[in-house]
Amino acid sequence: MMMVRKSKGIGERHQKILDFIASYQREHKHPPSIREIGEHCDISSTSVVNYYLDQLEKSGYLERDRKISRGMRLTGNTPLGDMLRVPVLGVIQAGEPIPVPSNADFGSFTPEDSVEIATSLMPGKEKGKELFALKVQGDSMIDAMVNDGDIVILKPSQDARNGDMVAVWLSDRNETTLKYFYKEKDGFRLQPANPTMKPIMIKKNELVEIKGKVVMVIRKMDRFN
Amino acid sequence: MMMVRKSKGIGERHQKILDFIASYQREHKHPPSIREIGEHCDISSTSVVNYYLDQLEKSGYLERDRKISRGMRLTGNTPLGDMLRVPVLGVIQAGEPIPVPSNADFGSFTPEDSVEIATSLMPGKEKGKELFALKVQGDSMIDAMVNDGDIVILKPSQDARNGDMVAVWLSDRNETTLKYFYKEKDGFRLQPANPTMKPIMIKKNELVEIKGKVVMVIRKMDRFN
DNA sequence: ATGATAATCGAACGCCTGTTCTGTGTCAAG
DNA sequence: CTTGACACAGAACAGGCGTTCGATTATCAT
Repeated sequence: MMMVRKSKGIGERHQKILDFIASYQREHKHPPSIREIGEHCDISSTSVVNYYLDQLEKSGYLERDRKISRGMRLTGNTPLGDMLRVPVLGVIQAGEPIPVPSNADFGSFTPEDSVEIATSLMPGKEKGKELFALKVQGDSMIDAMVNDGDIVILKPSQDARNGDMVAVWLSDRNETTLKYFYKEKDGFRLQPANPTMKPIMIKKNELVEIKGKVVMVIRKMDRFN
Repeated sequence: MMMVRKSKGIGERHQKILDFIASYQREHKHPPSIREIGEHCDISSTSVVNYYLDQLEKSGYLERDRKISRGMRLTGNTPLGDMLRVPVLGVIQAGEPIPVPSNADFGSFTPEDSVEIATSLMPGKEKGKELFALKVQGDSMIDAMVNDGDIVILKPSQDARNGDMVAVWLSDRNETTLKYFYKEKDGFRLQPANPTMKPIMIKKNELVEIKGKVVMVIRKMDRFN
């Protein structure tokens, strides 16, 4: 006698059915039918498959939707959340202007020039719209605690609030930088992330172009990158 | 006359059908039936729905699987890749030993104490097995270019190769640190990521425990974090 | 005005699919 | 030995569903 009872958990037959449903779903992107389960689990009768699926449902291993065919879903793990794709527009480096997105950049980028990010990693209320990524080239961003090779995720913006980290092109100095933005009495201050380093003070009449706010930084420890 | 012809692309009816399939799939986690499409797109005949689905298939907007009911899938975007969930075991800070995973940590963690990461962000050949995450607390890791609040993703390890960034507990000094590891003649060197800072030289007889290799660092610019 | 094509429609049909029913075999408990 | 529970089986059935068919209407080009 084989049963899904309190003392033993599920039996061999139950486990085989669960394994088959999981592998079928991975391969076909939809669940199997009761007949397909029977064929692959050596069960010749659809009512026995139904008998086992009912037990697995009662024990919490799967959910059934009786309104549609193939209406079953494994519940073993909580499902992963959503993910989004952000275009990588190029590199950000000290002496070059910052690439910013045009409208075309959001409609036509491919997996090859983008990064995928779980939406659960998005800070606060950020919904992922209009984001773009830049790859850091050179050591000039270390005062922003950003390394050569890091990926910075930005939201396009031409202004900032105190405390935002911004990507700024200083055309008078022919320089790009990543720094925390604070308003001051007669201009504003660009504060390095590294507290041991000095800020840049910008007067109101100096040419400065904020290109975006930094939303996230990703560093891959790929030694051969 | 409304048609899916070269000059015009798809018509209003086609677009409405595509939009319905997309929203139905998001909500129900499986595609609609032909009758459901008809009901929501003001098409009273299943053969007209079939007529439009055939056209959308020929134009590359969707794929149909004629062997099963509801056998349709939108092809508009390349599908996103896989994602994995990494348990966050606690915090890493200067004067405390480093949390490391036990076997139980990989079987039972929940979405609340984990982070989701696209597998495409994994460096090199890393498959995501056995990874764990720690949240950085305090400014003591800035020499590793890692900020308070950053999330470091690690792979458990008790040894390292030259160039690896490691999480090390120095029990003689009662100190945790993140640094690049290099072997030296009579011990090894722990090199800060920030090139302006000095390394720690460790003699062979000093107590040092490598707990893991850093695989990735994630920084969210959540100002209210 | 005419012919061709596209769009639309309802009905009927067949297949896929899950449910229900009845029955049999095995086992443990009384 | 009897009884009840569990596991298993086949058959029949009903419903969901997509396909096919024949027909009508609308639109367009000639």
